[in-house]
Amino acid sequence: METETIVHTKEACNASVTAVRDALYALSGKWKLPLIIALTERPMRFNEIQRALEDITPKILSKELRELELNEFVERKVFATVPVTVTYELTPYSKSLDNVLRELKTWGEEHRERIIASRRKPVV
Amino acid sequence: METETIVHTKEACNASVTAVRDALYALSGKWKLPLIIALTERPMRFNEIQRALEDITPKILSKELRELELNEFVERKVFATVPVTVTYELTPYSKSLDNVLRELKTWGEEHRERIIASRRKPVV
DNA sequence: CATACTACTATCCAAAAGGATAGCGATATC
DNA sequence: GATATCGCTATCCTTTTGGATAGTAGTATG
Repeated sequence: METETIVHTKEACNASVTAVRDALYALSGKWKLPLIIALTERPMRFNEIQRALEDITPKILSKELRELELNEFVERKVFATVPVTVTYELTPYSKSLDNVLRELKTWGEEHRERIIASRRKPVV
Repeated sequence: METETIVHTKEACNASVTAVRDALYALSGKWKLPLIIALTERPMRFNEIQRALEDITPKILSKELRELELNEFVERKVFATVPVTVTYELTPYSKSLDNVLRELKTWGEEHRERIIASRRKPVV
């Protein structure tokens, strides 16, 4: 194994930080993940989502859905029924999150185990 | 290609959300990434880090370092010099973040391009 | 004896994120 | 005509996060 030669220019580092932060930001907030998972099963209407995610208030739900829409993870469709119905569904692009989410999930699981284990047997 | 059959039991989904959230949490906050990158080059002392990350206040720096320590990304070493010096350095375990960070960075870069592009040519 | 350096902590404050509660316009049902 | 359903928005409030500023103990230097 050879040591990688990595150039840590200030610019390259800042760019990395920005990219990672952009990614983290797209997934941040209390409800984005639950929302994405809920919509993974099927498209849902506004009130339907609200009932599924028991504790979310309409204001927050509305805001989170708008952000998911801006990031093109979710498409909002309005139907001229009476009363009007609106559905939210995951876009094909939302699949691009799969790799990231899988890595995060794997790492999160392993990390949790490690931290819990290291609290059981503290430093001697 | 066949459609994957994924079981979305409530428990499995909650476990996923928790794992991903744990991972996101470990990287969250304004300074964790810059700190990790700064320490990637070499171990540093407290005041040294503060000078490197120009705008961070000692209170915040202290808090962020403590969190990185709890997550075992950073090791704190105290030297009985005069005056006492304390260094912070990345642990081998911090390398476990590499995959996650690489995925986040790649996705973040592509996502930024996509969103900027789609704002240039809005829906017709 | 004042000042500076080390690594911080303490107190107070501002901004951001999240939430509770109420209400709106349109229509349908009782 | 009161009530309900739909998809929200408006207003106010709390919690969390981040920050500004000052100060601490111990030692050394001018």
